[in-house]
Amino acid sequence: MRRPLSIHSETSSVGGGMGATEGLAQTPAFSPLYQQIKGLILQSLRVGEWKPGEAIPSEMELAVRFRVSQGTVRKAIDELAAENLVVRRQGKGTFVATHSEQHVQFRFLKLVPDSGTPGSEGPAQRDIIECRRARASSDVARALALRSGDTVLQIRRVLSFGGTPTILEDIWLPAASFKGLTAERLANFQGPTYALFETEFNVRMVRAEEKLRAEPAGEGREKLLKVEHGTPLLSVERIAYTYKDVPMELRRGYYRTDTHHYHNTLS
Amino acid sequence: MRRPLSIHSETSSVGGGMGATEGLAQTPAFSPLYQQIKGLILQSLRVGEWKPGEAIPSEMELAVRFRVSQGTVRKAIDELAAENLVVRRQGKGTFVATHSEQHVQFRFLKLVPDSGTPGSEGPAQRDIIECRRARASSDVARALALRSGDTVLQIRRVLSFGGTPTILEDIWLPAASFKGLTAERLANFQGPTYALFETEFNVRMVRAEEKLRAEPAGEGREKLLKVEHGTPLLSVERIAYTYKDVPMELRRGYYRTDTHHYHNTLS
DNA sequence: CAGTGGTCTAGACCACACT
DNA sequence: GTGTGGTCTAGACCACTGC
Repeated sequence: MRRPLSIHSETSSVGGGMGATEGLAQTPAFSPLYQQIKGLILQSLRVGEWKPGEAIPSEMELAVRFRVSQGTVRKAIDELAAENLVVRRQGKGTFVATHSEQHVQFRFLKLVPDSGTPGSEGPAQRDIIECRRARASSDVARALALRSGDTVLQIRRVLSFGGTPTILEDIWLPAASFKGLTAERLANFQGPTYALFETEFNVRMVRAEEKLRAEPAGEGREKLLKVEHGTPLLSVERIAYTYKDVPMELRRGYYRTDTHHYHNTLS
Repeated sequence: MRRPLSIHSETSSVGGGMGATEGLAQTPAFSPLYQQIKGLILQSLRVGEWKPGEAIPSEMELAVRFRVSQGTVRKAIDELAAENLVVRRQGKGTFVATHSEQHVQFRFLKLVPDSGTPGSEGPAQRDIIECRRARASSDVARALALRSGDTVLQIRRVLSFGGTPTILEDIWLPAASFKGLTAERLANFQGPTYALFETEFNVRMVRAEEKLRAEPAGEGREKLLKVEHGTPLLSVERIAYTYKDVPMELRRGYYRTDTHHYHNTLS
């Protein structure tokens, strides 16, 4: 039972543009079937056919729907699971990944206490210093793929662990995607900020890039973190992306590293 | 053709202790066949049956040798490839990963120039400041799983990019595993330090953990990096591990981050 | 018990590299 | 052409979950 490079038409398929006809590349752009299936599942994730935390259809259902074997669907889901877009649970099903779950609470926060396990200090105290609308400066616009002058939400907050202010963060968000976000809602929400973004604004952060530097405390940051002027701080600039690799958040964090450190694994 | 949980005996099998008989855990410690195969391949990697850069036997050969299907071997190798222990090359074979290859030259160095691509500044200039035998202090001994007072090699070097000293590193190695390592050999060797460790000492670094902090330049480090006393530096403490999760290197690096930054991807 | 993901097999064919 | 890894299929059975 041979099959061409593009998969069968499928009623609930959205894009339809998959397969070998894309672009004018000299290479025939051969794409394995399971990659095409992965693309279709990704489409459904993007348009919200299944919400974060929900189960996606079983492998057999998807196999029937896409007219491929279960093994091919499995391989597609394998890759999505490896990218943390879905979570497999034996005997139960495959679920859309979410930032709301307890055991992956701080998936994107790599600052851990020098002694003790992450989270052993209890929940972080979050103080919203500022939350206002502003015009995107040129560098903020570039990072968020906006035009200079577009409206952005600018948030400043301090995270404290065990009563000690440890992280100062400035966050920029495209205002168009976060209508109605206020300091109150940020302060009152229980759980990770990215979980709030999921439930309230249908924005799912999936991947992020960080640039780290050592910088002296200054420009008022020393007061908010209660350190001496000039104290070295770990500067962490993050750009977070949604499913479609669209940048949706710029974050500049300043971490105190006298009692905590940024942990990273290389392999 | 059913099969018990443990795999067949195999002539060149080393450990032999795999399978369901390990320990007294209440859980029968079920281990999929492909995991057991992975363990056997790992054994062969550890004992050096195949050297870095060499091809391992084809999937079919391994399937015959271990008396399992090719698909099972494939899944075992899939995981080893995901952990960067081997590299697959279509049409050619599967090769033991090495630090000597050009395109993965700086797999463990996450410091990149602010503008331009990694390595665009040309090769780093390495100046060995010091290379001597010493007694392990208590914290060095703890990091390397040695006894306090055991002999270690202590190396201090400066890496410069485009003539600018950028990284100062102190490196500690268990002397027992690096007999004959001198400043000359370090200075004269072309290529990554971990490649030297592979070819000369049969030590392959496979994984590492890093702890990052912001610290003021001091204790003579400011002179070697040609920065003002107190300038914030990015402190990077690394413990590198070999195949068997044995710590084999402690490295304390101090990075200037005025023209470079530490890059990290979260997913 | 049925339904889900997880493992294992056997066989076919495709894409790629070398000769 | 031969040999390698890569894809795809179909079917069987195992392990876990929840009814």
